[in-house]
Amino acid sequence: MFHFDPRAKQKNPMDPVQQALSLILHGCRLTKELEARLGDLANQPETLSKSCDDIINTFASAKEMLNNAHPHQGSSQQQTDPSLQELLNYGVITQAMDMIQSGRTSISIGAEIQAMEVSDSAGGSSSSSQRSHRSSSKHDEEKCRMRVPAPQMGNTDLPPEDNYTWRKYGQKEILGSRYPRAYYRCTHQKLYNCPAKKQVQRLDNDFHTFEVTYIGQHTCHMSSTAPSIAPLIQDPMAMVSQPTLPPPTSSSSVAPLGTWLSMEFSLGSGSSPGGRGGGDAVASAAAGGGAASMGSRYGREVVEFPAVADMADAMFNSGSSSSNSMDFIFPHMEDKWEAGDKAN
DNA sequence: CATATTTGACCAGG
DNA sequence: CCTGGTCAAATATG
Repeated sequence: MFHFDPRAKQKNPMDPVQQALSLILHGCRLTKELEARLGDLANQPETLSKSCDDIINTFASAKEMLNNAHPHQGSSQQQTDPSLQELLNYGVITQAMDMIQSGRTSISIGAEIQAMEVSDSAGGSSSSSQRSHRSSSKHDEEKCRMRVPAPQMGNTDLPPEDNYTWRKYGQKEILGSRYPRAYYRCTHQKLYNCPAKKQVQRLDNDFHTFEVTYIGQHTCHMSSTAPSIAPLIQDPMAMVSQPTLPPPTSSSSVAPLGTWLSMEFSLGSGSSPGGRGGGDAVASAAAGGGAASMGSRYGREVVEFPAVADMADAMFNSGSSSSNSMDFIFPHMEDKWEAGDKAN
């Protein structure tokens, strides 16, 4: 659904509105991160609290920015303060920019995206042949492109940690590019049938900047506790969050979210008989808690999870009208949130 | 010993 | 046929 200019560079200053949008997107991102860890953090009130603060601050800043934004002033560059600038350098933001600049500049970002379908109608493609024959068209995969500054830390040139663990499964020289592209997939692919993947590649001109492309969403990290988290998405916020984490069948307002929860591995397709769907046959029948057995290849069943974006939203609408300055210099929480716990 | 990365081969789409 | 994406054996790492 997303197409971005293959070699789009974001080099023009963005106006406050766009910045605000970026912030909002980032806030959504944070929210999702929090969501991802809810299970693990259940017993860490402080951490939870802090995460909430980060989210609140982010959104609050965005809001403030919107309030202060003048209808039109694209001319000069941003009069943003350093902290924000720093924030903007963060990959997530860059991603947001990319998306914004790639077309939809309006707030209705999510509107178009809701058209996306899971298209998991893997159908009985069982008898199909060899490997890489993903049931899906591989075209409907939603991609999120973003730029992330290379870690200047002494560390190697590995792109900074997002909150997921990735396993590299390939690398390739790309025509016309100086640097190879690395292919990663979620480490928990097996356990959770997580289809998330990402590609990392350096910019041709900027050795110190990575371009990370996220493909698919994480279905791992489901909290052990009841999949009964009643979602109530129905606000612009939630919509905005979509570009980053476009839910399968979600419609902007009322989606059968409940469906996501029930991790229904409802793939009618019988696994390809003997056809060895291509090495990745996973066969990890009962993953974690007696998960359903899906004899098929990895990426088709969508085990979704409700977005928590609404939480943040709620927090917003409820109280804070205008909060402090933008001191939300959120820490790079690249901690060790490790989702290493398999037993969900 | 288990798990992650490397790397050439394989495959499908354009 | 070329190219990008993936697999999987070999290798590295703990």
